[in-house]
Amino acid sequence: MEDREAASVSTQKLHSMDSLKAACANCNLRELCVPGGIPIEELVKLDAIVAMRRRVKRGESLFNVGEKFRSLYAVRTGFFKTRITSNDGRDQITGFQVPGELLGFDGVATEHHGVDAIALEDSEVCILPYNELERIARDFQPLQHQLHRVMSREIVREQNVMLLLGTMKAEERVAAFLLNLSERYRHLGYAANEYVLRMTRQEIGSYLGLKLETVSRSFSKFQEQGIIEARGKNIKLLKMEALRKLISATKS
Amino acid sequence: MEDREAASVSTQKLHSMDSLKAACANCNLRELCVPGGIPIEELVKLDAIVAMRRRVKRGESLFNVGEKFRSLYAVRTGFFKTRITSNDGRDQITGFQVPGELLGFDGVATEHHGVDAIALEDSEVCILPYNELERIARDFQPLQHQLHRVMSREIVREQNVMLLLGTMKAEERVAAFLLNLSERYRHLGYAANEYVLRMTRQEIGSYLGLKLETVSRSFSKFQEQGIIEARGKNIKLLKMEALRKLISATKS
DNA sequence: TCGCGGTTTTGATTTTCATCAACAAGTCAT
DNA sequence: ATGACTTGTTGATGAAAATCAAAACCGCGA
Repeated sequence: MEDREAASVSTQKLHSMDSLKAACANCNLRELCVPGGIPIEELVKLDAIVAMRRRVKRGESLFNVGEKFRSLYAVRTGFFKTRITSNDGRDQITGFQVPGELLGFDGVATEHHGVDAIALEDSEVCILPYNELERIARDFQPLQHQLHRVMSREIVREQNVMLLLGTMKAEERVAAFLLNLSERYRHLGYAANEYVLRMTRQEIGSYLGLKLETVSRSFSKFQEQGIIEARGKNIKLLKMEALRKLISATKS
Repeated sequence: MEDREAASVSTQKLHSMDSLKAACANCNLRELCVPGGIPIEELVKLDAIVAMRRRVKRGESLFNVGEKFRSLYAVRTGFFKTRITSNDGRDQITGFQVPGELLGFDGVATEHHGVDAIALEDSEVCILPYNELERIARDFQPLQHQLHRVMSREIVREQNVMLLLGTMKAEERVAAFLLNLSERYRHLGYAANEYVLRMTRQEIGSYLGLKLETVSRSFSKFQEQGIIEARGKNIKLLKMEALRKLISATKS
């Protein structure tokens, strides 16, 4: 449990195309995982420490609660969920991560991961060893600043989830969820109004603080209203404006 | 709105004992706002940039949504709440801050504050100009690392609030809230089983995703059960173990 | 292709909490 | 100290979502 990183890198390398050399300078996700104007020569330095990639199969975890924190991860391809678990066995999905997004910031505080990160489809991540990241960030302020920005962005994101969980009704939450996914796919260059869900209704419910039946009913209702088309995991947003209106409902 | 900092520092100085020179090296909260082993000579550098303190009266805000982000703030004395507001006027309290805690990380991402920070009693904060903080953190890794740890801690805290909001029933939330405050007061050296609430039932409710009546009813019920004594804002925790048990209820 | 396990939908019922309302208790300013 | 206003308590009722249950659907491996 304490040393999954080293173990998986060495063992998996033998089996699959695991642990490829990364190359930030060429990565087409660069603007997402390391946005801002970082010049090419500094990206080369980043390459030097972003030593490895790692593949994670669907259903497997990238890291688990309690594991020693060593690295951040940038999702290259695939889809992840992060899940927090309490002493007494409650759990809650705290986020879904798409390509270009960073994982693992929860581990910095305690040096141990506070959530599980689980692949919802076969995925690949870049491994960013944290000590080295801090070291080169020290010599190069823009990277340091960027690191802070990304952490801050995560704080802001979570605050917005708190707002959702604390103040929104079931259908509003579901609408917000669909629009949020849409926005993120759009940002990745995919269609904003049509996508395939990678997670189950149960997982959506866990993220939104709802039961799976409630999520399903919301989908059905939106469908009846002609706002979306939902056949299983295939989602089409037919009236995005209607979805937006649902969120900003008559709520003082 | 854009330049509250400069304005308040210069104007308030004339009136009150505002804007005192800070002194991290002597501050008895040092272990809280800058824990870890930062040697005294580096604290002097920190002093050099932690130029000012600022007083905020009860009900006034330290900063507001949309204001330009310039500084982090360390609570020296008093009590704050942070509040996020959505487009359509929903709002939610995202946290309460006691002495030794840092405020303002939400502003790093966008360079503008994403929440309001409002004093719930007359308070005093140290102003930590962010640019300078980044600059000296660069020359001194332990400080940089500490900064990361504090941000990460905030991420973890918010994840736990998400868990609370997503999975707990009303009384469980209230119990968790009381215990959390207790723990934080204890950490400050105050009694863990007896304290005065600084916020209203409405504000507690907002934080917990509940209505004020529900909070009030939970208090009353705990009181009937002899678990707490609540007379207005004065709280005594009579059976902490019972409170803990309430949280880890029979929930698969 | 068939059948199986997991997922999703839909319905009926129950639980929880919000809402509405009235009053009590505190707090503040004068 | 007094009155006005805010905050808190408690009760009655209603709305929203959870729970329980059954059936339909889907994807996958034998």
